[in-house]
Amino acid sequence: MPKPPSQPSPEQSGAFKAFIAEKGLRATRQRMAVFEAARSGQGHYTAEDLLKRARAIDRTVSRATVYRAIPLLVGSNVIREMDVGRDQKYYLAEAGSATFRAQLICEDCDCIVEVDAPFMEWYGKAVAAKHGMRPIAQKLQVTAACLNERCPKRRAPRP
Amino acid sequence: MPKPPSQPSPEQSGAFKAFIAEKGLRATRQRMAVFEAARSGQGHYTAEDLLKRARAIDRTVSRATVYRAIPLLVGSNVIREMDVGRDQKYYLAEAGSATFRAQLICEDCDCIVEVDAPFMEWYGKAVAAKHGMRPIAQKLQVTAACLNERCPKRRAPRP
DNA sequence: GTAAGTGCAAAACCTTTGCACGTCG
DNA sequence: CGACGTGCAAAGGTTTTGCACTTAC
Repeated sequence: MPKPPSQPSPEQSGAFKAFIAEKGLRATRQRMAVFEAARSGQGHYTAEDLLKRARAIDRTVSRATVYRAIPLLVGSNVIREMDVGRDQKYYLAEAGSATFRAQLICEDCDCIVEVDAPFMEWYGKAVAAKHGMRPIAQKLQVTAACLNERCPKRRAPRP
Repeated sequence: MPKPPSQPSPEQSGAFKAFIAEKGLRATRQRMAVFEAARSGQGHYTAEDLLKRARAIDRTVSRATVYRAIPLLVGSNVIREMDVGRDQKYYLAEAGSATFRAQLICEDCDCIVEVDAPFMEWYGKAVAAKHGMRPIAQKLQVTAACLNERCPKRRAPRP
């Protein structure tokens, strides 16, 4: 059992509160509901998923509030934002994990697998430096097709 | 002078015609105008840019036709589609160039630099294989900030 | 002649934003 | 009290689509 079911984790919650307080912002009920939904989310989820889960904690959370909270959650490293070229963005609870990961994106089902890719740090630095720039972020994505039934979370066979 | 100004290139045009004929499609005036605008485009351009350039060749080209032509141009390797996480997608004339390139994306101006990254082929294969998948495409992007005045195509200083 | 292609405008879609009303400190 | 935050609904902006008319072959 690699992961115990999400527990209150007052520690992370405190860190988030500190983050927003430091910016002169407020720890409102709705904001904390979105935070809790975000940090306890499993796998890759969308803004809409996040809204649904936040509403399960606090009915009054609106879509606008979710979208307004996302930059705070990203900025405080509670979640990571993931644009894999689909319509919607995906989000992933940061379990304090490394930042240098690639995504293996299945074209058949909608699963995304995170893969460690530590060399990206070096690569980003090298490429940016060569052009007189400072690296901010790097993204490596491999799109792939399931080979019959072997996709980890296969959901729908190709039409 | 690394590149002569775009010439008719009946060769590539022929290849494109063959591609669409093979699919039972037709080489209409508008479609060929979009093709010509696409293959002769410099650098990274948007669908809107493409529309503008195609209209310069044939006034009657509509936005819908451009969007409907793009998948054909991508499918026939005339252009490459580039999603760098901004609102719009970018396109790049494929000068028969290698497929394995990374993008260095400047956050200050809107320039994108293509960088060879041949190892992506190997990496994609290895990662996909490890998960029992077949690689289809790989994408590596480095977001970076200009270090004062040194961005290759710097356009607007940070506000 | 007929199936494919086109322009137009409306639709779709996620995300952002303006505004008047809450509410946290 | 006075910002900051919220919900609602409308706006935003790119890309897609339905429809009736054209056109390539």
